Amino acid sequence: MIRRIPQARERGIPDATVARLPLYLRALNGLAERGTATVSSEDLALAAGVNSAKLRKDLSHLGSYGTRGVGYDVQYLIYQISRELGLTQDWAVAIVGVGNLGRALANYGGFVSRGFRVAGLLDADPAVVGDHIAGLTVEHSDGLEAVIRKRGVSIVVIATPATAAQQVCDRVIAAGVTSILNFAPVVLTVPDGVDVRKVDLSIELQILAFHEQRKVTGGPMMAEDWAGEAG
Amino acid sequence: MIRRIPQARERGIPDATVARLPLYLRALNGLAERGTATVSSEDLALAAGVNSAKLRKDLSHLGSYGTRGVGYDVQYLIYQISRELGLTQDWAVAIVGVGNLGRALANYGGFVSRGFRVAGLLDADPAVVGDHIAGLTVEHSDGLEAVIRKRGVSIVVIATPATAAQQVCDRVIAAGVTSILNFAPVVLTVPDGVDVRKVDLSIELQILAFHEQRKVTGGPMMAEDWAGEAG
DNA sequence: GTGCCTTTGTGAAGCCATGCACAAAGTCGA
DNA sequence: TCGACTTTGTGCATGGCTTCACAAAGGCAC
Repeated sequence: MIRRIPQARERGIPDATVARLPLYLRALNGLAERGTATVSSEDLALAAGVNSAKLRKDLSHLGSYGTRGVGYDVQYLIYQISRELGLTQDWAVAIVGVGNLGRALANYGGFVSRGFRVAGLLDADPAVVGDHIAGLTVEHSDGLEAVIRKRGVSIVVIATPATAAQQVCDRVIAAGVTSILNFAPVVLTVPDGVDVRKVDLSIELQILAFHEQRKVTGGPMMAEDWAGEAG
Repeated sequence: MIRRIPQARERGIPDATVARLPLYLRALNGLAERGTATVSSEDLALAAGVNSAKLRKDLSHLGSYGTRGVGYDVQYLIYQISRELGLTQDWAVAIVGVGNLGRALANYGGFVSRGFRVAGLLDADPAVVGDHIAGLTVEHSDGLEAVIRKRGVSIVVIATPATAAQQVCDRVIAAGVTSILNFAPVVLTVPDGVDVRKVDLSIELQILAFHEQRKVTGGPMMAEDWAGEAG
């Protein structure tokens, strides 16, 4: 008998909400740094760049952490969101592929401050192996499985060339990893139960180019549009 | 009198579709490299990692470029999507902030191959100014407005620390730029008519952590879930 | 204590996106 | 020329997300 089980959301938090929680967390940290104790949904929504009703509905999925008439306690909300996202624990991350992007990621401060610890840097190129980056020594990717197992790596970042990505992906999955962040410009094929998220730096630029082109050649104020509406 | 004009989509291409066009383009380029002449929606959808019905509906927004019974001509579709995205023209891009990430972006091959030309690298740090990266010389960000105007920069990439991002943003907008790609972990405030897209490297990791935590502490096969369903 | 004021949490409605399923359209072999 | 087969393009139903609008809930002043 097969049951339909809502994947990865036993408490039913919508994916769209999960994707925004980090945004709220960042805004809250900013408020906390400035010593703000409580914040209304209106103000927090402004800081996070979203609609306040959406913010309230998002937070309501986590529980009733606000006080009517007052707002949300900044510190308490930071803790609750962090806990929900799993950031109160320490995540060991391995970065495979130490090119320009891999180096940038290794040095990126946003990881460490959010419970992510870079536990390994690996590359297939002997010329790179041995380099010291962000306090770590680059290791040869032959030892990928050993690094994953010995250091409890649960999330792998793939920053290799496109040609190597699928192979690396297969190996880390075989080694037990089920969460992959892919920067290589390819679609990775993975079995069920493995989460892949991808970031393609050029896609965002292409989307911008689309809108920019529209502005130039056929923006809202162009004569043809009005003609089109009239006809 | 104010009219509600559907922003930036005179031909009504949904944002969700626009966001996937670069994906199709990448898959098509892969097919073209292997010498494939035509491709069915089924095969292309597989290569792009989407549903074939969705692919067909997306492409139908551009026009009727397929042949029933045969499929899509790879080269022709590459051209049509490129044209739609505005990639048949040359876009001058300036990168502000030449830290690790800025360097990685400057060297990223995915830009040049898609009609994006890095026309300027700028940084406020005198220690970085003068460095040679990817065939360019890093200039001081004092000259930001001049670079934008003289070199016809229409898209600016912000890769500065969070504290400097809004100021840079304001300046490039004042200089006439209306398309911004923001890597700084901060919500930029911009006037109407300016497009901002953001990439936050740590957000994706946090989303992965959320799902990873669910797998470990409360995955679909855990006893508590069944108890919960029974109770 | 009481009543006013602020702000949350949420029902309800509308909108957009997804995916099925099929008719229309075109190819290809005979 | 014709018929069978393949594949596109799309109407339609479904589901999820967003947004509005408001009742419920709590604080605060007096």
